[in-house]
Amino acid sequence: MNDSVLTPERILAAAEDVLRRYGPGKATVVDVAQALGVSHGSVYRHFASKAALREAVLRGWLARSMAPLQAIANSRTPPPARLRQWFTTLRQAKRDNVLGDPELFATYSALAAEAGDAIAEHKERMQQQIASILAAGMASGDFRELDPPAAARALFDATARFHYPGLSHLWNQPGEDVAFTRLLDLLLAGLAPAPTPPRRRK
Amino acid sequence: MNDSVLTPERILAAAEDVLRRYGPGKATVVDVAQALGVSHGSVYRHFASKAALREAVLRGWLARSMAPLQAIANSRTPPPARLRQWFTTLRQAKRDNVLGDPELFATYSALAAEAGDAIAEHKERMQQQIASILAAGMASGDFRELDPPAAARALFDATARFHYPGLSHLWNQPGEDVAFTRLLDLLLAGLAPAPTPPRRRK
DNA sequence: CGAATGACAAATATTGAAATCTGTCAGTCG
DNA sequence: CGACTGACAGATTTCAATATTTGTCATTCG
Repeated sequence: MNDSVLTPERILAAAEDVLRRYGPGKATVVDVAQALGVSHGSVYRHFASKAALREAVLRGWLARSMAPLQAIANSRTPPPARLRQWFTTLRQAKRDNVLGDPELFATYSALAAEAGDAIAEHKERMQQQIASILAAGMASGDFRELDPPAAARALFDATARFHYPGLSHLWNQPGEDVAFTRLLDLLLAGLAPAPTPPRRRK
Repeated sequence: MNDSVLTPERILAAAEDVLRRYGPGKATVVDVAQALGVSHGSVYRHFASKAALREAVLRGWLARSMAPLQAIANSRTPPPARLRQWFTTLRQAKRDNVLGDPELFATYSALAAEAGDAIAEHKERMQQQIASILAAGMASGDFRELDPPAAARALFDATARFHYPGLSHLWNQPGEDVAFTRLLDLLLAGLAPAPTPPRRRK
């Protein structure tokens, strides 16, 4: 088990494994050290605290889960469809995690609840992706004039019901899919160019 | 303390008091009985279980908290402004509860987490109020054609971030007010009549 | 010499025995 | 007679003793 030198990467991998196996409540840094065949004092050489180690694991997971969304944000699908696809994928990914491996999901939810900054930064990056889609849509005339970061935040907030992990207990109810689709319809309607509703001008 | 006969109402009042005083974790039905000067066996004569008693207390609270919203829903303010006022009031009421008496709010959140039906019914009534405002707006031409119950659900979901108690930890952050206003702007834009954006007709 | 160890204090978690609580019901009391 | 009691069994909670874990650091090892 103790092949090469002890690196942060190897510790991270072991920590992930231990967390997966024992869950967030039982995983100790002694367990991690044991899995690596070293003393627990050694892991403190690379991570300042147990909290730091856990946060690092979380960051890795968040980065990996972000990749498919980034790809969609960068695609050349027409912006309205791209935005829809982005949110649908976000929701589906979360949903698959909860339904597919509830324990692992609970583990990452627990880590997320501890680590403040990592989550805030992750949300920030997500909203930047949304904002880039909005900017593309404004350029193409598919969306009305708006402040991309502010609108991105509004969209992210509006869909929280369907992607915020703390609300995952609502995701199994019947009619959840149509409700989500209807919400996206409403939001996209709100983004469409408005040709001056009541009186017409020019 | 034991004036008149023992009625469900008196028990309910005592239970509310005990819950307020001891919190959801410590309040026992023995405490409630004691506050009324009767044996705890007597309260089981009026409520089938501790859970039923707690749910009854919750129902009372929900009914009371609903009144001001009902008044707004019934008012004759122009539908878009009325809708905005309804959601703003909803959010503000929740906010005041959290900031004003966090312990009491936590108590009711705990009760809400236990009682399934009461909450589902409450949400249903809330959405009916929204739907009635939407129907009024369609009649007055302020809103486009839509399915009021479905759109009400979408609006309720979209604003969950700002009124779902489980997310109350987010309500103190700076910029929360503007974010909420922007979300309402976006949603109201999505409800506005759309005069066929690209090509004009009629 | 630098990486790793392991003994240690303080903080945190686990355990299980004792206490309390829920829900029932035969019996009392007015 | 019917509202109320209180003793009771089983479930749940509390609490304090015990064990584990975190984080440090003087010492060892290669």
